[in-house]
Amino acid sequence: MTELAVFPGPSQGDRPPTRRRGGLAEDVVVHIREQILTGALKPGTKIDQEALAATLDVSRSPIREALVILGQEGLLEVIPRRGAVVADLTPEDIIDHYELFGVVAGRAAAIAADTLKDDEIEQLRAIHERFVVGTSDDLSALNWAFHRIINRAAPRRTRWLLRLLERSVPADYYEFTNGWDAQAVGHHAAILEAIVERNADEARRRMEHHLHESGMGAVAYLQRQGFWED
Amino acid sequence: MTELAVFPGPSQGDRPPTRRRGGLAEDVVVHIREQILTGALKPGTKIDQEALAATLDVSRSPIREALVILGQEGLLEVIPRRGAVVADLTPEDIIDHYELFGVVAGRAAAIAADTLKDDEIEQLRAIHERFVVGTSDDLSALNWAFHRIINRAAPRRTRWLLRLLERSVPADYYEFTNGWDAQAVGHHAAILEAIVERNADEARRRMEHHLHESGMGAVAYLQRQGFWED
DNA sequence: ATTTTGCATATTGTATGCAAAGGTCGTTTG
DNA sequence: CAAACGACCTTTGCATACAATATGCAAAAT
Repeated sequence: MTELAVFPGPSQGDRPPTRRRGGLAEDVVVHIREQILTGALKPGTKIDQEALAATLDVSRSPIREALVILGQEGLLEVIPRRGAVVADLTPEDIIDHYELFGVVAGRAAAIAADTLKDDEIEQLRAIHERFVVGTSDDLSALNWAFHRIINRAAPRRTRWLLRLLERSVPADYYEFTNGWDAQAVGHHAAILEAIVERNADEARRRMEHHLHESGMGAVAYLQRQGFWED
Repeated sequence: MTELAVFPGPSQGDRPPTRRRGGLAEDVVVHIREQILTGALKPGTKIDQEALAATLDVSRSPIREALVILGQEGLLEVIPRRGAVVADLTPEDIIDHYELFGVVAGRAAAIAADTLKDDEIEQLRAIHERFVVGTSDDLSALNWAFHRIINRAAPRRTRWLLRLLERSVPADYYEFTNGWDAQAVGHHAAILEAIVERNADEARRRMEHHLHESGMGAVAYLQRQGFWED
């Protein structure tokens, strides 16, 4: 588990095949992020650069780069001259994060309802159909594809923020556990319907609701996993 | 300490007497950000690490750290093994950015309307009064104080995102030019009123409107400054 | 006994060295 | 003559060395 090259890591799929893989720092980011979001690294824990460098068998350069990135994402609190510690991640933080995700994704959904071409809506429906059936394909990929079509309707800066919000959350770890997918099917259906009807306001509300519920699910999942034990 | 500077390279002797808070990287970030937001660095321009290091008289380490940060903020496009180039910043990007700012700040305003204590609202009113008069104090500071009271009502993650959105925008350069402050007085009055009336929905709408108009003002200002010339 | 001061150690921040990938430009070849 | 190839040069990314600051601990002073 300490080997960088081996672990696949969630969500590396949004990189166009034309672009090459980033350097070591990216691997370190993925590694630390997973450690934090799975609860292996508890809030308040100090990150020892040298120790981490030794563990991952890289120098401190990519380590420091990774700490900066995770600091920007808010997962680490970086204090100058004093090092980086794992940031608090309370249930309130998770809920809040998903609410933010909601208002931004809601904006994207509203724009999608106004601007998506008919054939794009048709693609959306096709993906949703496969999501409903839900066995043949990878649910995670279909979920991602559904949101991707909607988000692509939003302008650049909004897409940038959505990617940012997507990364720093334990989505990949809790989704598709329990009955989340069943709930998601209903939400997606409602969102799709609003988009088909070109009802931007309703699309926004339903997307916000979808993300709100996802946040509740995430908190419940983390609670079950003992994320906040000790 | 006064050794002969035989070798060219970063000088370590002429540090400003002011104590360094964040390290050199932060200074570099501020510098590059200003260059971009004032139009001195045009989109597509490649950042030469060595040249910049020589210009700012630091090594490439803090330069690289700064590039990572600005890449996360979306002001630079960092391509692995190929360096960093100044990201596009079209009028649409600016508008979009302020719309995002709007939905997040709107969320904060809605929460503020629900949760601010009466004495905090009183503080808000007092600051607004001074903002209306507008001569004795620094308008920028009063504007900041006004929004700060509102934003402090929001949970941690929302405040984090607001800070992030605040940084990567040319707000400081265009605000309080022309008639922006007069318009802002009206907006603030409306927002304050909604908060006093504990009308969360109206507070959100008015904050969104405020930021929307600010975005239009920013674009107009940048246009006047010739930001998109050539 | 508690607090303070000074030194030793640990850890971060910055600079520099070095190998490899990317870009350039002239040459060759179809 | 255009396209492809390759040797050379530039720039990046990672590693390591050095410097600055923080931290811990022990001894001394109150």
